[in-house]
Amino acid sequence: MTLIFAGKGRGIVKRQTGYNTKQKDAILGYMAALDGAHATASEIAEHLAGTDTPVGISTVYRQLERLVGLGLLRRYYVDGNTSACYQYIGEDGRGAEHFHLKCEDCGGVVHLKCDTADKLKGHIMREHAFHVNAVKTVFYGRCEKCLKQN
Amino acid sequence: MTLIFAGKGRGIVKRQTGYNTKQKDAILGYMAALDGAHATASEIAEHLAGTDTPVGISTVYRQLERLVGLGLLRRYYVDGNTSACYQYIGEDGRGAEHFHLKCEDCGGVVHLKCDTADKLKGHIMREHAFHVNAVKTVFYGRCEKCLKQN
DNA sequence: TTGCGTGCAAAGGTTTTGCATGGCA
DNA sequence: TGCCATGCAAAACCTTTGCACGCAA
Repeated sequence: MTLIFAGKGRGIVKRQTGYNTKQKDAILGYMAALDGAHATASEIAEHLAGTDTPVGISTVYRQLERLVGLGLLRRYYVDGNTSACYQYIGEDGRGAEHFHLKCEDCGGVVHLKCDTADKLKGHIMREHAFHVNAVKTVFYGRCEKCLKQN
Repeated sequence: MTLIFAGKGRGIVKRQTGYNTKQKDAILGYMAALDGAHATASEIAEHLAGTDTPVGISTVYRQLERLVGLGLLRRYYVDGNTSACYQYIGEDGRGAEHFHLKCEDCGGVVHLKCDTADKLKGHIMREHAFHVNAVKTVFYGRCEKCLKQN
C-alpha cells in the first residue's frame, strides 16, 4: 500500500504504509466511522471482537502506533485517564492549516479559523524558534455549552 | 498544618492539609525547587532515594494526589508519555500557568512563557466562546535544533 | 492516645516485547 | 518464496489498594 501526497511544487511524496491486512482495514475503518470521536486501544479491540474480524490487542497497539506515524490517527491523553485516546484524522488531515479546540467535557471538536491564532504561530516561530504544527495541535478546554452547564 | 489563603475581600480561607511529615516536606520541597519544571512520580521517588529522606513510591503517589487537591501542584499528561507529570504552582496559584511546546522529532518539551500566547487565550475566550486550558494544551511541531538537522 | 501517614507487597490496568505461525506481495 | 504482520503469552510499567506499623498532634 502506498499513500501519495502532493507536495508544494516539489513533486510527489510516496509513503510506504506496509502490508494491507484485514486487521488494519478493520481498525482504520472503525476509527474513520467514529467521525472524529476518540477510542482507546482496548475499546477498539473490544468492538472488533464482536465483528467477523477480531484483532488481538497487541496488533491493535502496533497498528495504532503505525497509523499515528503515518498521520492518519492522532494520539493524546485525557487527564484522569491512564489510557491513550486515538482519533481519526484522515488523509486530508493536512489540508487547511488550522487549530482545533476540543472540549474536555463533551468531547466536541471545533475548527479554529482565526487570524490571532495564525499570528501566534508566526510569533512562536520568530521569537521562540519553534515551528508549530497547527494540524496536530489541539487546544483543550471547555466549550460555551459545558461552561454554562456547570 | 493549616494553609491560609487571602480571599477577595471575603475574609480568610483556611484549608486543612493534614499532618506535617518529613516525606511531604521532601516532596513539596523538591517540586518547589524545580522552578516550574515538571517531574513524574517515579522521578521524584528516584531523586528522594538519593537523599536522607527516601520516600516510598506509594507515599509519593498519595501525597501528589493530595497536593493536587490542595492546589499546590498541577497534574497533566504529555502526549507520548504514559506517566503523569506534576508541576509546582505555589500557594498563590497563579504563577506557572503556561503552554508547552513539544518537538515531534526529539520529543523535547519547552515551556512557553509568552504574553502573545496568553493574549490568544483571552481572544479565544472572548471571540470564540471557548475557555482554553493552557496546562493541558500542547503545541506540537519542530524545535530549532531538529529543523536544522533536516 | 487517637488516627492519619508510611512502607511493603500485591493487585489491577495499560502497553510493550519475544517468538512461532500465518498471510500479503 | 521472502518478509512482514499477527496472536499468544509473558514481561515491563504505571498506579492503586490492603494492611500492619510508626509517628504527628
